[in-house]
Amino acid sequence: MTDLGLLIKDANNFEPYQVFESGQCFRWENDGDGYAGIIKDKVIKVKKLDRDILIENVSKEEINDVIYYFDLDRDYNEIKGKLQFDAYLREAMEYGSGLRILNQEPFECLISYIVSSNNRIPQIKRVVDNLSKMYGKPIKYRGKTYYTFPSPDVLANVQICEVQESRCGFRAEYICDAAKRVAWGDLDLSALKGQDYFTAKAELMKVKGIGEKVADCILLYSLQKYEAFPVDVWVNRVMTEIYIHQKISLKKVGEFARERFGNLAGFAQLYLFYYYRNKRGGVTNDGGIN
DNA sequence: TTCCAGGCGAAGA
DNA sequence: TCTTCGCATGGA
Repeated sequence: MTDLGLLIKDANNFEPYQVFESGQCFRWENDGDGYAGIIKDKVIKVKKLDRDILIENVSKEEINDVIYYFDLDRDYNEIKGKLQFDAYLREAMEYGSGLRILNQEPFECLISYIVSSNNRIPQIKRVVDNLSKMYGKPIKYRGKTYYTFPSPDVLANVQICEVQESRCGFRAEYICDAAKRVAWGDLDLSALKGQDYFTAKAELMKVKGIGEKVADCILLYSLQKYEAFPVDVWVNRVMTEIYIHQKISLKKVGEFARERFGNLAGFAQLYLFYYYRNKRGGVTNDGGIN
């Protein structure tokens, strides 16, 4: 902790560009001298300073929230060591060496991934941003206004047709349904954290708009279920090309991955997704275009 | 124009 | 259980 904020020295396993542009989160924004985002209703800024990372606007009381959000207590060298047995994954971990899995706020994560279905990342970001501007609380920071993600209570009291103004399309009814379930206590997100992976996943999949893939994303990016292995079009491509060599169902791809990577499957998924998508998708590793 | 996106639900086989 | 199809929206 310094006067400026939380300083992480020699942050080998934390590269802000990789973390925030990996497709796991949708609200962190690069404003030129770092990434700005919101943790627990407070604007936080993350800057890369040579080999160190500076996290600004954090008080002593909030330090544990920030450590939890960025998962700073986890030993990523140990995780990488355990996954070294896999040659392709070694390449992927080298390429995305600064990736980490965030602990996002579960409700925001749930709605964001409902929005993600059959959608593109820039459009997902736009919709999540629209929802925040429409129903979140404004926060001023250094002359700029940011918006918190709306609470379940607020979203539960909004009409479907109104939510559609966020440009979320057919997903509006899923968003409203999910918000009501959480607000009314039918779905207790904090309780899911104490349940095993399969039980928590089945609970999430009761919600309209949440299938295998979206449930895995919510479990992995907000509830610390690292057996989760979200299989989207990109992960399916890389798994088929590198490991499986034949067309099988997406569910079986996930089962294959859990068998191979065990309770580190979620970490493997993020490295594989980032490496394969950026290599094939024509995006470089530092924000540029090939 | 047509295709497709970090999929899902419903219907039919 | 598995396959097929429609779905709002917007960019290529």
